[in-house]
Amino acid sequence: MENQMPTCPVETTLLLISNRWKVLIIRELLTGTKRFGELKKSIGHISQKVLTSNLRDMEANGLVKRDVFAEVPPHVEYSLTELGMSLKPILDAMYVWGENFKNKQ
Amino acid sequence: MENQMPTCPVETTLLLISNRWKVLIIRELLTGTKRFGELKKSIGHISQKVLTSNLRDMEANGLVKRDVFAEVPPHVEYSLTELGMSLKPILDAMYVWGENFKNKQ
DNA sequence: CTGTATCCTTTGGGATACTG
DNA sequence: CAGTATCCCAAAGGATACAG
Repeated sequence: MENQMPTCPVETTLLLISNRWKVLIIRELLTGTKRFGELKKSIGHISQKVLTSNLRDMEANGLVKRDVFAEVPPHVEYSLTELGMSLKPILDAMYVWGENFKNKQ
Repeated sequence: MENQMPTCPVETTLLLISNRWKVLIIRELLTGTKRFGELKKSIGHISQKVLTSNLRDMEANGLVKRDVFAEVPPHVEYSLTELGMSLKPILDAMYVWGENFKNKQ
């Protein structure tokens, strides 16, 4: 889908966050800025490679900001841009629905 | 992700609708009951196999109802269950966000 | 600590042919 | 019309090793 023109706004949104990890990354960053290692730990079972590549995508799409501190050892902080934060209503709706679903199981 | 226990409601929701097609299928069914062929045509570029398998998943998860009419030629109607319809707020949020995103491009 | 590189496996999806 | 069956491909993801 990455190379296709979205035909509607829903598809536009899907293009940017519909994979296994991006929504979870956004959820973590909604609680505030996090270092790479913190992010990896808080998400849990994500691999380094996958976390990096998703962060790169999201940075390219303007959802995430990456700040590199010129230190040794390296120190990198990730945070949501305004655009990234504007995804919160979607996450909230997903949270509400997921909770309701679990109660019906 | 299909075999993993979701650790939070957001992940529960992701489990059920985070792929390339399910959200689009739901969007179509939110406008009302549709036959298999109508659904395929309105989504556009989806293959028969993929549409079928996604519908089967969604039926198993209680999002979609499948009604088979004993006719020749076959006649099958798909509609959202109440649970499926309850996803509407998520779709709405995705629509709003996608529109906003496009305006900023 | 925060990556990149490489290789491999799994999954989703596409194309085509065929069927009740 | 609404599928199923088969084969194939591409993309996502996992594991591991290595680097600045």
